[in-house]
Amino acid sequence: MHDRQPLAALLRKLRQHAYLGERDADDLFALPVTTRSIAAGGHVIREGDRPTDCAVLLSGFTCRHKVTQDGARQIVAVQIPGDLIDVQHLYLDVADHNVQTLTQAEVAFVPRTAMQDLAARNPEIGRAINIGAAVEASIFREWVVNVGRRDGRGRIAHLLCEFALRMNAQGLSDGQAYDLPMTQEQIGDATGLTSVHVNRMVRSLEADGLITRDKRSVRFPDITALREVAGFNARYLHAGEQAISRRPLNA
Amino acid sequence: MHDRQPLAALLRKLRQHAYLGERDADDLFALPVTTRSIAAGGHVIREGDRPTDCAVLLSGFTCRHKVTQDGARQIVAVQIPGDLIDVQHLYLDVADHNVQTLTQAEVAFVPRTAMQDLAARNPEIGRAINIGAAVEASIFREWVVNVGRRDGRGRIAHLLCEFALRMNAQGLSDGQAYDLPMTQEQIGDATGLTSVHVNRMVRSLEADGLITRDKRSVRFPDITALREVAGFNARYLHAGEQAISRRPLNA
DNA sequence: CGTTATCTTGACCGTCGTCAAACAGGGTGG
DNA sequence: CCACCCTGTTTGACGACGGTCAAGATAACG
Repeated sequence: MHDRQPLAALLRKLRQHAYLGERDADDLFALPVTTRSIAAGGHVIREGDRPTDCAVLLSGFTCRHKVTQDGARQIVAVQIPGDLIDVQHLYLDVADHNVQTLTQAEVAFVPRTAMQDLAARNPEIGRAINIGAAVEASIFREWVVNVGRRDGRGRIAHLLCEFALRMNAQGLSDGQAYDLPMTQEQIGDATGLTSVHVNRMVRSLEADGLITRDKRSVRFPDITALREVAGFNARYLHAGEQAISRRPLNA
Repeated sequence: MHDRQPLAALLRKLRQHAYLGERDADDLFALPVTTRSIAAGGHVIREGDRPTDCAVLLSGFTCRHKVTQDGARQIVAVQIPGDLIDVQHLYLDVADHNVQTLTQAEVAFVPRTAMQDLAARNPEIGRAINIGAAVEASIFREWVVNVGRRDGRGRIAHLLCEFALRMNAQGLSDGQAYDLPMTQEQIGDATGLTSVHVNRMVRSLEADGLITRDKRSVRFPDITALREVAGFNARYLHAGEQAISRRPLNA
């Protein structure tokens, strides 16, 4: 019903973690929004910026990354449609990392103060935002584990499993396949590997029948086997746990 | 003046990011607190728990860690006195990782609901807590970079630099030295290395005059050189930035 | 249809893991 | 006070996972 609303994807995302009714949706859609289309590789936030707006990804894909002193890049998160690109700037003044588009993307900008006011005025939305931030922090922790303690195959398999679940939760995948918006070099930047080694491992996963590829689309005939290779445990995504516990309170 | 209060360390920590006056301090100290002393290696939170309390570290050191399917451990964060051990449980129902003491430690437990109520009742304290959570998320991002893109020497040097600043901010170090509460194996678990390789790198740092050691105490004669090796940029700690921007508003 | 980005493959090498053993320190108990 | 143990540190030999360099094959794109 709200699908024509620019922030419909954000509503869907927030509803993964809190129960938001029609009135909450109206509050959300009343936010002043500026939508911008950004080409692949474009910058949304640069380290050192003092953002005045809060960005929401509407379509396409973006990533957070940092560049070390000697020029190596590490992607620390990937956003899918509906994700709040800078929750942290509701609380922090200076950007500590970059956000860049992986594909052509639509990004909505909401003034920081408007978002802060809404969170204060509507506690359930404020809660939903904070839960989203807590879940993202949990994903960061899992990424530390991923690059710190899994081998190349496992890291890539884990990344694929995480996307599968997150895309699914946003209705962007049927659970069997999805379009992976990343080059092998970018996968390397996300897993702490080089593009050469990513290629070796991807081909190895493919040779073992754990994934099949067609252009940028990835398919997993046996997600259970892939999870096994990844050592994947979905708990860290906290899918749905809050939506259930809160629903009775204000439905 | 409040040094006899159990939560004095928390107040000091929150004041790093927000301006809190005497009334805010009184609100904080009015929280119902149970203090427990826990031996080194004791568990504070286990993955899968549904915590009813919010833990605050008063003295000693704790760490967050996860264990992979094949038994490898990855430490994803270390807490120093004043740190909120489970901010995330203000928003999430199930613990997605473990928290364990590194040393003998004093931990204060505040009922989750009491903490939530305080945050709602006193927005400045709520803000301070959320800023603290945002800074911790920023630290997680930097840790992903650390294990993903730095070599062994750099990872350990970076860890040492981070502690130096954080300990300093809490008044636990003079900026020249501090007691490192971790064994080399634990340093390995935090940096994604083995204890053997940690030893090699620590000795290498020592041989190059970047650090000196005496038991568990670490001293850095030339912090600038150490930062250079670490590729350390303190921005991600967001030290003081909010305290300054907010002070005029309600001082 | 040329140009560029991305993928793929091979050869070689270094960082770091593995395995194993020796060593130092601190605590306990006889 | 010393023997004993346990934990943590240190060192060496060896091997492997993954990095580096370089070239060729494909695919994307204007």
